[in-house]
Amino acid sequence: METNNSATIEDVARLAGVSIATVSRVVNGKSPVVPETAQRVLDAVRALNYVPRAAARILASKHTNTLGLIVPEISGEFFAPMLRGIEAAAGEAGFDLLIHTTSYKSLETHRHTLGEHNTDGLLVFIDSMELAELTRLNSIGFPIVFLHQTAPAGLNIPVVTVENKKGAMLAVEHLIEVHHCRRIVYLSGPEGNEDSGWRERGYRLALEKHGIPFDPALVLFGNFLSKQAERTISAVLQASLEFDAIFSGDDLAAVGAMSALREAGLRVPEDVKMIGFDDIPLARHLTPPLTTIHAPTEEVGRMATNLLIRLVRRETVESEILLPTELTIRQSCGCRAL
Amino acid sequence: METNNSATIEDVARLAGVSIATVSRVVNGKSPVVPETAQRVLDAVRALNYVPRAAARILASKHTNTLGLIVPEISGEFFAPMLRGIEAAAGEAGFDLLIHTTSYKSLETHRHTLGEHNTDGLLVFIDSMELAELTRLNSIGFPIVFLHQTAPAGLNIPVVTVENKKGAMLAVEHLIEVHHCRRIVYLSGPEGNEDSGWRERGYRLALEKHGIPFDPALVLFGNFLSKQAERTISAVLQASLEFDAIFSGDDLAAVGAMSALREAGLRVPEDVKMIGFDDIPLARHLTPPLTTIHAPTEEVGRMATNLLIRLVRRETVESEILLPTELTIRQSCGCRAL
DNA sequence: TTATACTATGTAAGCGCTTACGTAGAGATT
DNA sequence: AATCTCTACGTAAGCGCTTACATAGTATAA
Repeated sequence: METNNSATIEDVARLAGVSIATVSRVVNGKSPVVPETAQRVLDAVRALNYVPRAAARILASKHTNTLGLIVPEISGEFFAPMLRGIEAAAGEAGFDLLIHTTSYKSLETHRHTLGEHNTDGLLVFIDSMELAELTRLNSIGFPIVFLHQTAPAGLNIPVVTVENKKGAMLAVEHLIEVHHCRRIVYLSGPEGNEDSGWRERGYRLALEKHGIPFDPALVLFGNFLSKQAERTISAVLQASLEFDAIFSGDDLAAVGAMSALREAGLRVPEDVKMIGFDDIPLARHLTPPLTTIHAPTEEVGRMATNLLIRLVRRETVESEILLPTELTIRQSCGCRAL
Repeated sequence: METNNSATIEDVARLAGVSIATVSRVVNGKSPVVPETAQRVLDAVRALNYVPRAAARILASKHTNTLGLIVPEISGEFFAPMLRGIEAAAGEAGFDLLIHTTSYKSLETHRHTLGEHNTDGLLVFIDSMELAELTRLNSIGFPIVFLHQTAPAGLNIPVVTVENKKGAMLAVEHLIEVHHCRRIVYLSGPEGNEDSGWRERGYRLALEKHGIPFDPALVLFGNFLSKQAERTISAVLQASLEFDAIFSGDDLAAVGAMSALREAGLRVPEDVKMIGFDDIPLARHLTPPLTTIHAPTEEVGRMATNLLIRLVRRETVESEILLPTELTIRQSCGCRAL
């Protein structure tokens, strides 16, 4: 937008009969200004509908007051709450949010769209940034916080994520202890996904703890996607794989798996018990209502943002924050409704 | 971030042995530069890892290359696809996206966070902006596009939305013609919501067309929310309201309604037929899979963004775009699976 | 050859702020 | 009353770009 028509700091200064420095001071609430003067300035600001040009501010002050968020793709169910948390925390602290998704472009063309030149700090979600760029930013001390993924070796970047392993153990132990399941499928996330890795570790640990041998054939590919999970479960059903329960790496995959089960004439939880992970809003509305590991996703967004802001302010911060997960019992695991 | 360490256009100019103007020209690909010179500049850019400071650019050129998006709240299921469309379209055209939600602040404190001083144009979703500010922006010719809501009288702001009325008619007629329903509940959205208004009009029209008298008692409050819909349906079930079908103003409410029905021991579709609106990704995974009106939400985001960009470029644009909705038959209406 | 028209590049004036520094005047100190 | 402090405010120097304008150099036309 051509902004040459709207009021600048100079117009305000003229109308209020002060210098532009004073206007700046009043607007930013810094250094003392006599109340009467301040009031005159404020009146002028209102009269002229003055809004400081962000660009001029940034250029002069050298900080952007903007946080960047890089995500591979905005996939609704899971990401929306996190985004809500991020947006809220950023907004409350007076920061703007610049969002970039890497889905429709290669990482390469994305190299420099977000960085020290247009943001004060970056929130980076899973695999959405090149290591070289990350290393460069980290080396110049640019504030970065990772979401749901620990930093590559050598980089000093804090992470905010959830207790994946503990959550998974909770789920699998519930299946074993309460429902006496022995052959439990683990529906994994995308190849190399860290959340999924930890959840699988929790799964294995729980089996081990109860003396159930780990069977690799029971680890299936769900890709954190309803569609993929549905396809996978259909396929193994076809191949008559035997199992009495499914622990799904995330709720969406659980949804897909339940569709496949229903399609095959199997009932949840009578024939197959099911537990998910994340606790998306719709989980309780599924049929049967989905027992799942509740993950405080919105809180992850908030925490990460607050952490980043502290980093921007050059405060020291913890290098890892693990938010608690808990078992939310509904009916898909075989428990009765409350 | 203090950016005083990283390279500026001057460093590049010095290294390449040209003036900063030439660097600017090469970087922006404007006005002709001899290939050899250009190459020298490009080499210098690469060597110094030069990235133009956005703020300086904006200040000098007077446009921000940024689009603003104002939404009341980022509610996952429905909004995520739209956001994906917006992000994609903006990204492809080389625009950044600045997002503001109005949920956690009053509209008043939000007055000037997004506007002509930091964006080239604004995407405004339902009721998320004060009329006064809207009027001011419109009067100075600032580009704005509305999503799912027509502009207030007197303002010349284009809208992108979907064929609500037609979609609703499709749904209700299907219920009447194919499944012989006569007492169809309409589960409305939030008070004053335009989408819901049109959907209700479509509902009434369909009834009228088939000679079914309109019964105000059948218009229930769903608020486009699972929880509210669940509560409402529970309540009317308690009060033994009679109905043989529910046309829900959106899928989330349909989900809640189905929970309430199940809770009351009623089966869908045997006892109550159900059709939703929007076709959220989970619709097909519900039990039974939800028959719904498919709305091209992502496409709405894309279209609106492209429209806005054309507005930013001072091209003329259509004042209203209505994207087609269509009936997606699954099983909740009583049709058999395909 | 000389005038004419481009073309590629340089020069410099801002864009609208923030902020280090300077200064006048009021109050405190002697 | 003279000196010293502080405080409130003004002055002015950039921040790193874009772009109108100027200019040197080259190609074209006469």
